[in-house]
Amino acid sequence: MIDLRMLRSDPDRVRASQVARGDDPALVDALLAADDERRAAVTRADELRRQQKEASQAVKSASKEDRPAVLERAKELAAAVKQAEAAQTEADAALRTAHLAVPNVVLDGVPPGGEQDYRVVTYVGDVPTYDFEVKDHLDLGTALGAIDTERGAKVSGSRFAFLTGWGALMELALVNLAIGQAVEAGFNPVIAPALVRPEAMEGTGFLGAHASEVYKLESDDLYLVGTSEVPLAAFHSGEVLDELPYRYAGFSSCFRREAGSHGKDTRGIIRVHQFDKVEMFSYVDPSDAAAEHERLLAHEIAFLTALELPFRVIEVAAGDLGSSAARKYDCEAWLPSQQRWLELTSTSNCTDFQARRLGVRFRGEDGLAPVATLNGTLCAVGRTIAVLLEVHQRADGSVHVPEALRPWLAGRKELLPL
RNA sequence: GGAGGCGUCGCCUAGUCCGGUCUAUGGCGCCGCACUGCUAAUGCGGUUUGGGUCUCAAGCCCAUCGGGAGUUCAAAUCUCCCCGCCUCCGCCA
Repeated sequence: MIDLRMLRSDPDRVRASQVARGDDPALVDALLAADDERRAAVTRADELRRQQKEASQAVKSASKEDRPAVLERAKELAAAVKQAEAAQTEADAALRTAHLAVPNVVLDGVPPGGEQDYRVVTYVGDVPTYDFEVKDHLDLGTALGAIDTERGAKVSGSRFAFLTGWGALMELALVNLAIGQAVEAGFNPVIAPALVRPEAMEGTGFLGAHASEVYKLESDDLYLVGTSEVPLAAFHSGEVLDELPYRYAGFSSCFRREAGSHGKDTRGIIRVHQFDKVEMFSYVDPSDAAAEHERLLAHEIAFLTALELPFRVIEVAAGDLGSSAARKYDCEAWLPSQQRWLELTSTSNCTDFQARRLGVRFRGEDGLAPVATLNGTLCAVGRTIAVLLEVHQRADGSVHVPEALRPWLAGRKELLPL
């Protein structure tokens, strides 16, 4: 939720943000109007409540003969209050709807436009060339006994896979490496619930545009999270934090319906319904948010570098940002089988937008204020395994193991086909 | 899943049976002031949160006793639903 005081004093800034996103700037004026109407309704109801309270108090001190008249007036006012409160409730709901419709205000310097209008920040490593015909991660993983999508489909359906043997060990290796790096950088490791209440899902903004992506357990009124950003952001909801910043590295399974992606990345484990992920999440003073964002990006870069993967960093354009994000960087690794860049990690600065909705505050100079929240992938396991297999493949079907992973893979320098 | 108990403005707590000076008591902590070589102690005052009004501030007003709905002129207090915690039983990795 955007700051309404800021909106009132500088609506043009919000309109410009909408234009950069390719969103409707009229939503801003609808929000301003809803805000005006709500305040008018509140003022009316407050005044009636005051009068009604006074009348009600007069009842008990009224003399016997005055009493019927006093009571009658109190009753009339009570009815008026009831009506005014109904109007206020309606105005509150209208404001909330209009408020939720306006996404976060993009930060200065974010490229305007849509998915194609990203800006390349940097390249790390060289795009590899192979003097043999490259295999894709599914062929490699099947040969290694690391990935089993056929049985995944048999047991659970399409877009499910088993990680077996070296595949399972690679997951544990990646998670250990990621958590170890995060802990060293000062993040508090967390194993988060993968099932959350509706408030947690709603508070993080995942029931808006992405509602159809989310699994719901109808009989228990719980949702399966698509990322541990959800439990980590809701972790401190409704709290007043001192001693900022708080930094967490959450490990959890992630579940996505992939409802709108029929036919896209159907092969292998690049896009599946269930995968595991290590996610960084920071609560910081809003004035530190930009610096924290660079730090999260640096941690992502360090992790991918340790995996000896070539990748690039892009800054995503305004129109491709989620509703909570004010700026976002993606790290995209080279996928040899498809000769293209594939998103492996992503980090968003949500400024105080998400914290306002979740009620996460700190004691600032002018009293309580929402904190800033930021999230960043450290390792999306399945996809990372896919890229590792492809990039580090050799002509004979063996796969080079990056040094950083060897401690958890029996010291192996390479994985051999069965 | 069954039975019972509990939830008060940072923490503890009075109040709930029997609705109205509850504008929520007291203690601890915290902040300010006074006193005092310093500290401590003591005294006085302040200390929930959100919203409205307002150029700002002050002031004033409204709401807030886990959440919601209801009864009533009036709800911390009565009724219903929900949430959470605790104890016992059942089941269980």
